[in-house]
Amino acid sequence: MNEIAFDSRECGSCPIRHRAVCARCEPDELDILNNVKYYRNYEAGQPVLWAGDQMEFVASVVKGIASLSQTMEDGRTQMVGLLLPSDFIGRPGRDNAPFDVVAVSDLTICCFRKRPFEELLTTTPHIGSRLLEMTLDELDSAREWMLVLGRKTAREKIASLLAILARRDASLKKRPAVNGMAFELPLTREAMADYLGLTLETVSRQISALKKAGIISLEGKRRVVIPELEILLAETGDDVDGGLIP
Amino acid sequence: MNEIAFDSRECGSCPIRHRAVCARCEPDELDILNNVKYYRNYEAGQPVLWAGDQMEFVASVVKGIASLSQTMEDGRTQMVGLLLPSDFIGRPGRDNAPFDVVAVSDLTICCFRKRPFEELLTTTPHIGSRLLEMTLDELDSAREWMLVLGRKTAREKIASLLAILARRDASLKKRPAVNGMAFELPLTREAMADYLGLTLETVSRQISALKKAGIISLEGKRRVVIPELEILLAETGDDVDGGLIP
DNA sequence: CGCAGTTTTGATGGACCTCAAAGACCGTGG
DNA sequence: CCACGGTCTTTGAGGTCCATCAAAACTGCG
Repeated sequence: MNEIAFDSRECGSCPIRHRAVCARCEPDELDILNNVKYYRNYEAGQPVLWAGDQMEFVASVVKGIASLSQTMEDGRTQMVGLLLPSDFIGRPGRDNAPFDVVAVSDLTICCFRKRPFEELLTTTPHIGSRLLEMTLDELDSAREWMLVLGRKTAREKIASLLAILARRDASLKKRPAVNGMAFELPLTREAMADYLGLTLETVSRQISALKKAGIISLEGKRRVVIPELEILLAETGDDVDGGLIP
Repeated sequence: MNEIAFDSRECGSCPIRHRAVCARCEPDELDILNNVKYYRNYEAGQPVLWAGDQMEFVASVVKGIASLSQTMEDGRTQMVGLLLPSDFIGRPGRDNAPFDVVAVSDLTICCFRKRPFEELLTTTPHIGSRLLEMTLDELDSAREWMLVLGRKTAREKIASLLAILARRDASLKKRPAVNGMAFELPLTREAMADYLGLTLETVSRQISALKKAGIISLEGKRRVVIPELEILLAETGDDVDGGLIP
């Protein structure tokens, strides 16, 4: 891993400044964070942490995607979270990682040494309150995903994943999700299968089926086009107007 | 619902005092909570909140069990959390409930009006830090459950649920989980199915199978006996020594 | 007893998994 | 330039686990 790219970045110009754990910090609080922060870079496929590892840092995803996953002895694995820019890695108050963290794409994270960060939590309320809010959001997302895993058909699972990625892509680019929109699909079939609780063959078949039905189309292998968003959403099985804040 | 039972309880004698959101409060902070708290009781089966409802309160489960669940238009439902004594209901900073909350057994909750509670969060750090810790724990549990939903077989799912209930029962009674232990099974087959992402018939069949294999036995319809804990745990598919803190 | 709710058991079918092989994509090196 | 291997993806054939539909057995209660 090269450790250079982001090293000289000022918090003020950080792309995730407005959404990350530091979002509510005052300038003086930011200065403190600045003193304990450092960047790390990982290539696609590299592990960041194994379950059980000592964690000497907590971190924010700055760029790229990481996965949080669990593996059983016989090799069955389940992804339990997708970490996108501004998402938080690690947990104050616990020393070892509960899950594997792997860089899905090339990845840059902004690390804080754990002890200083934990002290900041007790001294600067703005970090604690933002972290609580982010954790509550993560919990809601995890629970929504439980419905996908427990009750949806393979086709609905694929549609749900594409809908989520489409929404996140739109929100990252700060433009609304519209008909005809396109986005990069940053996951292999296997990673999608691990996220959805399916096999990679089933994922492939269902994507082919959605393509054949005209609900999506692919540009190259990694770019998805959604001609009519409503039609994709109908395939998710969800209430059309239900719940999620975009 | 009768609103009497717990009304005169002092926080000092509260059975969940040491584990709930108020666990770290100093006596003066507890006084403040005391002023905005009130108890509610529900009978088994009664709804506490519907998804989308305005929440005028947050609460702690004092006694009994509640479920957190989601239902699709066609009736498929997935339980996304089991709320046991000391667990927290609601989330500061959001006005409407994201999921249905239903009393599974007879239920008593300790409510705090939402606005005063949110103010306490900003003024007394002991509540915020405890809530953050509880939320992080909930998030870990939710993610562990995602492995169950996404990757485990029906038999492993049942064994996992029984193992969890056994552990929680042991920790509630403050004695270790041992061979020969017994506990109440507070869920109907249908509720178990909704938690596990199965049908009630499959749940029934797998319980019969575990019984036939001598891995569990039932006393009456609601009491489960576990002759050898190790053997049950082996059926969960998990690493025997893996992760969980009891 | 008789009824409603819950649980068990049986028979059947289908959605998804497993195993297998061929095809597409991409970088490397002759 | 094309051949070559590696990785990822697609497609096919067959089998299995669990859902579905159906009915009987059990439980508790007026």
